[in-house]
Amino acid sequence: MLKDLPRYECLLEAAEQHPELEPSAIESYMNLLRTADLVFSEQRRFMDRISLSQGRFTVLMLLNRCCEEGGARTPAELAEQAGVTRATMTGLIDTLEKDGLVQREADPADRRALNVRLTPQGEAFVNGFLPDWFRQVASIMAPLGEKERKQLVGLLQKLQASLSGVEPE
Amino acid sequence: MLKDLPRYECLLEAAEQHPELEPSAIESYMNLLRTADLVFSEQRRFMDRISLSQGRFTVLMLLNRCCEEGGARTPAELAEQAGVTRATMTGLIDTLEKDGLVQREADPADRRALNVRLTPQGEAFVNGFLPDWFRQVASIMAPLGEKERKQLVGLLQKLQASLSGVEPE
DNA sequence: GGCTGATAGTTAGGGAGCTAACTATTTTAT
DNA sequence: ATAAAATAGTTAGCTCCCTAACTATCAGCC
Repeated sequence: MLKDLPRYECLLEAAEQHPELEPSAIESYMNLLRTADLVFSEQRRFMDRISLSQGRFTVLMLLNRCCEEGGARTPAELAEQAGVTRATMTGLIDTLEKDGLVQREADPADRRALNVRLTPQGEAFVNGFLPDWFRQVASIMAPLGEKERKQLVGLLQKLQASLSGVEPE
Repeated sequence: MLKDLPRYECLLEAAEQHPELEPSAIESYMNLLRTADLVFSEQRRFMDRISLSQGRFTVLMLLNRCCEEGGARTPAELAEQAGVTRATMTGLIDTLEKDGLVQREADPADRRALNVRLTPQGEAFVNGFLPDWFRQVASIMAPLGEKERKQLVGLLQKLQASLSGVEPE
């Protein structure tokens, strides 16, 4: 989004002409997007380093999901949980399979369906980068103490709650 | 990113195997990205309604920048401030110009340079959607009171500060 | 049993942004 | 004064993700 945010004084000034403009709303909105963008850039730098796109990274994380059971999933479930379309998931699995990190298996019960699972190489690969990723996340969040993190999560969840109950427009 | 976040219990469990994993860091990290993603989806829905992409929207906002002076900018400045490459800016200006919203003008002092400015139609267009956009932002941020917004901005800026001072790695 | 409609996955084509390479100017240094 | 380096903008080709249309299979109903 906007890389350099408007100064607050400008917002105040603009608010005089626009009664709909709430300076504090714009300010927090912009800061939220800006921060997320910075965080996301770091995330992308991390993924570049291990030659993964956002989508591939997410698929590997989902397939590795610690507390989940077997570790096999259908493309449709993966797409749903990764927040991409099934068409996109096809492509993601294609390249991950080509790289030998995951494999497709026919579902014996439903001949339309597939199961995707990490190969041993895929598992090794994920376990190879996970500690680094955890460290990166910890380092990004390092400026905030435990209490501040809880505070942040609380504020964000308020926003999420109102956003996921999609407004009828 | 991950559309459904891991539950906190899972993080705690995983942290047992991975000493680098700070559950509260992952939790706040995920919530930040997730919230931004939701906000961004709303933003995109808004822009879809007025047939603008993120980039085009940003360019128009920059050219309209309330408290700035003349309202003419070079593509390079726009690219810098919009956070895209100059190559991307070329394309954005192309389509905006094709739609009659902006125009390129030769710079008399430097024959390499151009100035981009809103056409009267462009200005009218921006002023047409601005109030709606202000209302949308206000509605998204409505769950937070003034004090909470300040709190949020404060927390986000702490993160920004440490993120923009790019870590030498 | 055999349509009708839903569902799983894929393919084809498009939009947005990126990098790298290119042209035309301007600036700097010799 | 001129050769070298820097800068403004553009073009070409890539990746990622999307939507829409398609194939194959399954489920429900007559």
